[in-house]
Amino acid sequence: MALMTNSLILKLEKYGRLSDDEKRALDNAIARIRIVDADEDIIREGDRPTDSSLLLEGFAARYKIVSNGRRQISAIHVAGDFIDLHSFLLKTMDHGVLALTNCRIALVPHATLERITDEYPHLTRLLWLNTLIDGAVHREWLTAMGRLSATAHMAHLICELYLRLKAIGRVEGDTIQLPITQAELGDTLGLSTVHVNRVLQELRKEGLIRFQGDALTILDWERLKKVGEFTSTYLSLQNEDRQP
Amino acid sequence: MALMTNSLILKLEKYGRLSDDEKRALDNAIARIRIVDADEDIIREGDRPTDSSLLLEGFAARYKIVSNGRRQISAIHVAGDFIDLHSFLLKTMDHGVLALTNCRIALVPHATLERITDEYPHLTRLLWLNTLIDGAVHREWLTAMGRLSATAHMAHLICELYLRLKAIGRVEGDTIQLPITQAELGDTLGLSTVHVNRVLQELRKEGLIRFQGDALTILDWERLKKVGEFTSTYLSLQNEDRQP
DNA sequence: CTTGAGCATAAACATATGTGAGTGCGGCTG
DNA sequence: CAGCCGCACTCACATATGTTTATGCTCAAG
Repeated sequence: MALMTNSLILKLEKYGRLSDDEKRALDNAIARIRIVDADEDIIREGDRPTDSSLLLEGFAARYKIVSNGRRQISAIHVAGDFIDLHSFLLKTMDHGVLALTNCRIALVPHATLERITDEYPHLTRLLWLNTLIDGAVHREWLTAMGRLSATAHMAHLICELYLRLKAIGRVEGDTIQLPITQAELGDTLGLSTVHVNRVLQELRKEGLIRFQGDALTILDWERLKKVGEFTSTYLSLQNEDRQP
Repeated sequence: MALMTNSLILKLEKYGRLSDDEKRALDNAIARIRIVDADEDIIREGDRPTDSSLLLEGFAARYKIVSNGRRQISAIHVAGDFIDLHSFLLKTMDHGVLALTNCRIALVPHATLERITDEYPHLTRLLWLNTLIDGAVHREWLTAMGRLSATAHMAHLICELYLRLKAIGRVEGDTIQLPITQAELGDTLGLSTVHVNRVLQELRKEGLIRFQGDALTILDWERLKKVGEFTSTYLSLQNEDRQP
């Protein structure tokens, strides 16, 4: 089971140095591996999971369903993301998580997390920080949703996903694999699929991106950032002199 | 300084029992009290505060400014809320916090928080949980923003504020004091002030609320909830059998 | 090889919400 | 007491985005 938590450790080390002891604790925390097929739920709203899920491979989306079947995606997760660390303390899921692709998931029992918080205060702070960054992303999305045009919002999302995938080494040249449909993008941005299509056309016409199949290529990063009013600070990807 | 943290303790105790020792630790954590006048910034984007702010009295709003001066409010805080507990770990503020009214604030040094996380794992989990609930609120707002009509969104917000104020004993009859302008409501919901006005008219005409000056009265709770597609679970106000 | 499902795309039309400008009220402030 | 400022409120008009419906492509299944 050793080094299963590689991607998470990599991520946490951006925030602060991990001792060997802490790394071992994380690695031992994984109870088992779970595979979830594309389009299946990883967790459902109302569930009371006993483990938290660490996404090792694949893409996943947190979502809520509203009355008339409309859906809002509130987060998109990539490899290395702890997709429901909060369920450790929040207990009942107030939203579902969907596998956008086939996913490989490491399960960390809440009991183990509790032990970690009892024994490893520094590691606890890093895990906490991890959930705080989720919150920062939520705030950024809220701002983009409320105050940016649909086009700007899309550009913003693309910038974010690009940097997050880059941070885990999933960028080739200027291209990322983004296995997400236009309908799902619509649910993420709060738009209709028709309008998602319009907006993508526009970004293409402006020469900012190419998007064929799952391959999304950034053609003009600077202008894309400008259109999306994007600054990356909220992602906390640079190792500041933070030492939690 | 004793019992300054009353409102916070009250809130944390909804999530789990606090030992006397833990209560004392919290109370001793307050280094000093700060007064901020209405319409002043409590913290600005880019600040690197050395203390976290616990709102003892008043209303505050987290916000971000977008290019053309547009503003998005991502949270509204009331007495008992830890408005920037996350700055303890996130270090740099990625958004500002504005005093909507005169505010009384307790300052908790980050160094003290660090000591608490070293020595009080159970209390640490409660504080963490506190930030996780902020995250749950963000997700709910995102959903309301992306997938509800302006009217429903407004109804949703009113339901939430009503329950949160009720939880801290700030409801008289069916009336809450909501010292927030229509422009600020617009920045919260991502709407123009004109449309905020229209939407409020509609809720009034439907006999759901009365809103004169700062006094907001719920006239028909059940129908308001229905219009706003509101369920309160995400607020974690009921003491479930949670024992972090 | 055929079929059909899922998806991207398109056009015509509908509407929720934004914009700009203006009125009037109430409460500070000089 | 006058004057002004912030705020709620209105109207006419503009537009971004949603809705409905349809087409064609690609790919997997039979």
